[in-house]
This record gives sequence, structure tokens and C-alpha cells, in this order.
Amino acid sequence: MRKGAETRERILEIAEMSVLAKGFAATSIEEIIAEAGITKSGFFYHFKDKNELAHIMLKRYVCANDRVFDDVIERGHQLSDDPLQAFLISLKLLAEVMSDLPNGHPGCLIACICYQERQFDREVLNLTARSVEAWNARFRAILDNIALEHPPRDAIDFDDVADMLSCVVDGSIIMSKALNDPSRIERQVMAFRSFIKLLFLSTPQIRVPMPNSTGISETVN
Amino acid sequence: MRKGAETRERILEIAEMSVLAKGFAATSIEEIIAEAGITKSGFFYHFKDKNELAHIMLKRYVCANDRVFDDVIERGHQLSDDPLQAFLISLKLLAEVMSDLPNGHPGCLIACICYQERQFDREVLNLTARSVEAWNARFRAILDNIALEHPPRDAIDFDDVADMLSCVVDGSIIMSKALNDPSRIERQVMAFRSFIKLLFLSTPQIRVPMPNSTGISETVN
DNA sequence: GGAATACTGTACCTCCAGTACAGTTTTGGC
DNA sequence: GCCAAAACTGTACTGGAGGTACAGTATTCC
Repeated sequence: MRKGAETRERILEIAEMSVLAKGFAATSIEEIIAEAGITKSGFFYHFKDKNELAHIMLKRYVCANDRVFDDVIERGHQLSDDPLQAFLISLKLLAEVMSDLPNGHPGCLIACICYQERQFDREVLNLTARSVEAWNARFRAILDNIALEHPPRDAIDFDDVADMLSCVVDGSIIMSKALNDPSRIERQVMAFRSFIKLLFLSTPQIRVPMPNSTGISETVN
Repeated sequence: MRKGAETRERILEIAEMSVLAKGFAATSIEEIIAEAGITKSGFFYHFKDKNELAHIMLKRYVCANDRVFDDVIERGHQLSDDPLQAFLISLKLLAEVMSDLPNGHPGCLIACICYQERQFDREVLNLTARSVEAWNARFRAILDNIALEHPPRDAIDFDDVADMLSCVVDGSIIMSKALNDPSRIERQVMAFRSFIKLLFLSTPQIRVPMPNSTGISETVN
């Protein structure tokens, strides 16, 4: 019975857009069902209450986001064997993905929930925390891998550098909303990329032969 | 008649805390007046409706935030004549101020409003945009000033670097909320500081002879 | 064709934002 | 101490939304 799943998906999509634009409490069930073209009974057939809606919506969001990260990281690795170059490519791709939305980025559901945390139960809040931790751990692993071949030029904790990517993305989404300028996200991801370049590349932008131990001498922009 | 101003301030403080924890729509007037120890009529004597409350609350927040930035920037300039060193000191002070809150940072009202934008009128949204622009312009001016004496090591747009501070602060506030770890904000501001160091300081921490054209070789922490 | 699935319709309850407005207390200036 | 403005209180109401309950109907897949 696939039709039920379709309706469910439609409800979730409408609800997510509304929550990101107006907040959770201001998102009325009446409005969702009006847009989805169903009745209130139909809504409560799929979700036992608004809290369950939130829970399923969040799970859906986290999965979709994971897929985006998986994709850009994988494509980075496909395009370069060097972990640093691969990550720089991934960041460029991430920047592109983020700006490739017709009406600007709708927002990060995690951030949205954090600013309305008292409205949600432990389960939802735990899921937000666990997904943020998972992303941070993932970026951290990438940095460790990079450092094996490229010694960092500043004694900064890699956990903080890893965290910074999420922070920059979430922060720039807010700025893009505040200023109604979608391009800010792309530019901020690229600014973070610049930080990574400065942190790990021993050669500045202007090309010089590299006197390092490995003897690697790759082209870098 | 000073008593009115006192009540007003109490309402605004309670409302702000509630809005940052639960969102605007979920912040009930009933709850505010219960905590403030007044009646509903008392509330509507001070604010003609919830929207006016939002407007005044935001103005209050922006002023308070401006004062914090003014303070750290001024103290930075008092402690060093070099614009780069002054900014690095300001960032350190900012990191300290951000983490110096007993129950963690309550949140950024601007970010909170951006994630509930459909609930607010043009006036409120314009005020959020104008304050973000003002902060960005301010940081940009500082960077221009630094660049006069310290040439940047990467061809990055200073507007983006300036924006990045707000992004990192807002993003790290979200992360500190998501993970219930107030220290993330301080660490992220310090990570941004590291970026500034790498961008403008010509000598990295681990001393190696640099085969660059300028021949500059300064001691740096 | 039948059973599970996917809904609709109706009726009802509670809570809260917001409105309206008359009445009362408190405060500060003279 | 008086008085007027300021700072409230009390009461009563409207409307909309979340949520419940449950019987009935249509659709879909096997």
C-alpha cells in the first residue's frame, strides 16, 4: 500500500517547510492539512500527535542531510587520492549544493529545534545531539587523515576545526535568512575551505617548490 | 514614574528567556505574567500586543549586543596599538564573555527570529537585517585596517571573513545548545581567531625556514 | 471478493491569544 | 496633603487551534 507513504511524505514535506519558516508551535495542523488536501482525521491517522510528527520529521531530515554529506565526501575521494585535496573538493561541492536551491536554503531543522528546545521531548533532543556529534566525529576523522600527510601550521584542536564546519554552515544559513541572500552560505563554506587551506597547505597561493620530506609536489589552487 | 519601566524590563527579560528556549509562538502571555507577578491587563498596558513585545525585545537585544562588541573592541585597542594584535585580543575577550554565563548562552535573538520569520512583521525583520549588516560592516572595517599593515596570505574576500565571525558565533551557540556544552562557543571563537592568525601572520607557530619572497620572519604565539 | 489500509465526517473539549473596558491603587510633582 | 497621571486589576468575552473519539466510507492489494 504505497499511497499512504506518499501522503505521509507530503505531510512531512509541508510540515518541514512550515516549521522552518514559522517555528513549530506556529505551524498549525489545520494549515498543513489544508495544503496537503486531507482532513484532520487523515492527519491523525498518520501521526498520533504533533510530537510524533516532529520526531519523524527530524529523522527524515537527518537521513537526507547524511546523504548529502556522504555524497560530497565520496565524490571528493573519487577526484583525488590526497586526503587534503579530496576534502577541499568536497567543501567546494558542499558550497555548490548549498547554494543550488531556487528559493534559498529553507533552514536547518536541527538549529530550528535547538531554538525551540522546550517544546520537544528527550527523544527528539537526543536525536539532534547524536546527529551533531556524528557529523563532528566524521569531519574530525577526515582532519586526522589529512594531518597524517600534511602537518598543521597552527596548534589548534582538530575537534574545534571539525565543529567549525557545522557552525559555519548553520551560522551562514541564519545570515542568509536574515539578509535574504542565499549566496552567503556558499561563500562561508568557501571561507572555511580557505581556513583548511591555510591550516594544512605549507605552500601559500603563490607556487613555490616544496622542500618537504615526502617529496610530494601537487598542484594547488 | 519609574516603576513602570521596571515592570516593563522584567516582562522583557522573562519573555526573552522564554522565546529563546521555546520559540515565540510557544511563549504564552499567561506564563510571562505568572512569572512576572502581574495580570494580563498589566501586560497589555505595557505592550499593545505580542508583536509590539517582539519589536521592543529585539531593539533591547540589539543594543545589549552592540554594547558587548563595543566593549571588547575598545579593550582590544587599549591593550595594543597594532590593529591585528588588538583584534586578536578582542576575540579572546569575546570568547571569554561568551562562556562567562552560568547556565550557558541563552541564545541569539536574531537567529531565533530568523527561524520563525513568518511570525514577524517587516519592521522586525528589517531591524534584524540592519543589525546583522552593521556588525558585518564593523568587522570588515577592522580587517581592512589590519590589512594595511599585515598583507593577507590568501586571496579571500574580506566581506566573507567579516561575515564568518557572526556565522561562527551563531553556529556555535546552536551547537552549544544541541550538545548542552557551553564551552563550544568559546572554542569556536578561538578557532576563528586561529583563522585570523593564519590569514594575517606571516610566520607560523612551528618555525621552519620559509622560502618566500618577502623574507619576513617574526615570532608569533 | 475480502481484508487491510487509507482515509472522511461530525461532534466535542480545553487552552490560550487577544479584545474591551470599567474600576482601583500607586506614584511623583506641586 | 492633594491631584492627576501612571500603573495597574478584574471580569467577561471571542475565536482559533490542538487534540479526542468514533463511526462510516473509499481504495488498494492479494
